Amino acid sequence: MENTLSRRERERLVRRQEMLRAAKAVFAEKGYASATLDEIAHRAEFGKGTLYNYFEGGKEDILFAIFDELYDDLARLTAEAFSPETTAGVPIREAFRRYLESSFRFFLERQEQFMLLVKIAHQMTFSNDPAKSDYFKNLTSKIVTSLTPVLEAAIERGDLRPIPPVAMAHTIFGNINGMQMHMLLDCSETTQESCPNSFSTPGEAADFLTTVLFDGLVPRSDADAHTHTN
Amino acid sequence: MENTLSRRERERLVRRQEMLRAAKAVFAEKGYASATLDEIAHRAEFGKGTLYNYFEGGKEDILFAIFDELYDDLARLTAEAFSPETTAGVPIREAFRRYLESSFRFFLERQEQFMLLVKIAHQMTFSNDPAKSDYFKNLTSKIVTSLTPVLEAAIERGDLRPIPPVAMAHTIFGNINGMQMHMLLDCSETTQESCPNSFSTPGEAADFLTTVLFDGLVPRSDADAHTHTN
DNA sequence: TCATAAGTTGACCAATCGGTCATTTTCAAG
DNA sequence: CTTGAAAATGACCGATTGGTCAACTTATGA
Repeated sequence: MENTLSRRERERLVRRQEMLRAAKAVFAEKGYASATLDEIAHRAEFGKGTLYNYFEGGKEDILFAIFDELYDDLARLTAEAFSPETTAGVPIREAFRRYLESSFRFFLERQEQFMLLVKIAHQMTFSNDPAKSDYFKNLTSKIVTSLTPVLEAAIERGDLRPIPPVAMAHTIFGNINGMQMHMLLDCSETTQESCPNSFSTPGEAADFLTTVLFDGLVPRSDADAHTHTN
Repeated sequence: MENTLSRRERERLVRRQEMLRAAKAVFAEKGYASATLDEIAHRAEFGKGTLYNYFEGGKEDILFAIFDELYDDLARLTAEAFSPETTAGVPIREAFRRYLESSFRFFLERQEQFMLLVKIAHQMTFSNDPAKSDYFKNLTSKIVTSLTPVLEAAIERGDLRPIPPVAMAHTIFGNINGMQMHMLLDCSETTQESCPNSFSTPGEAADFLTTVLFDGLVPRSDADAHTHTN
């Protein structure tokens, strides 16, 4: 065998991915409520019952698997962007710019899934199931946690203003999220072919947000940098 | 009687409005697919059957009534913004700025309904019912038609570059739509309290879009203005 | 007061759909 | 080839819900 998984296990993963692929397409087209398990199963070329061998919790389990995969990929992207080998000899500002650019690129690739997430999360705020709201809190917490140590180290080095890393992470992700919504909705539903009054590429968006974040987050003098003894 | 409607007719309109009010709330909270007629009827304090006295086509009829009202109000806003008494002695650029500002204000007031529209329209593009796609085409056509004569007159006067008014109207509404999406989604779902990297007021957004549109649409020299003999 | 019309209602029906499970199929091992 | 476990399947069930309608209430006006 070429890796640690048996053929059975590998095939299971492939089939599971095939089901997720079909589910993403149907959810994107119909929305969660109007998507049917029959259509998902049909597109994945399986019987409906087979879905339950791979997603015990049924429809909702499939949805959450999509969100889990999305956030796992995003957390991995963050970890790689700030890994020692990636950032060796790179200034913090440039490392951030690259990270933001790859985040925006990732977001564009996964537009439909983020749209789904926004809509579902919005509806969950109206429902009173604590398990659901906890789930969504954990999603964002997963990402914030992946960024916090990076910020902490940068603050320690004096590269960033000494404010609580978690608050800083939330601010950063809030801004990323806002920019992503800009880029996503500006170009998707309008009748015109181009987006003259918006950032059209991940690179432009990253440049802009880097400027905004660092003008506000970077210490203005060396005196500030010495107060990192919190 | 104080107007041309009988008391019966007036009461009918009031009840209908009450039903629409409830429906807007439920659609905004649950989304179209998950909203139930029972809940709408309950919130409007009517029996479910009564809804069918006011909306013969049932659930879908209620949805389309909401969209119709939205676009009627928007068309009225456009007509008033460019009526002779409003624009008397006002330069075209300023008239446009005011119009854009009131559009953005209107959009902010009706956020949920525009969100609903975006989502439903998106889903309709996947369905193959020509009646539905025609309906949505007519909505935008209604608005474009309300703006076209204004543009035509301005072109005739040489105030605007002589390009086809319908194309110009589409460009303008595309830009408005894009900006509206910016403002809507930037501030609603993020975890932060303010929107530092966006236009936060209708006035700011109007200023920006006025500049963008007029830098591109206004003739650059008097020679251009003389070519309005298309 | 009574008759007619207008308006309201919620029990009911039919269709849809998430979820279940007994049956069938697949396939690796012996 | 046999066997048994794993996997796949779709008919079926129950719950939900959009839509219907016969019964009922209210308003009108002679």
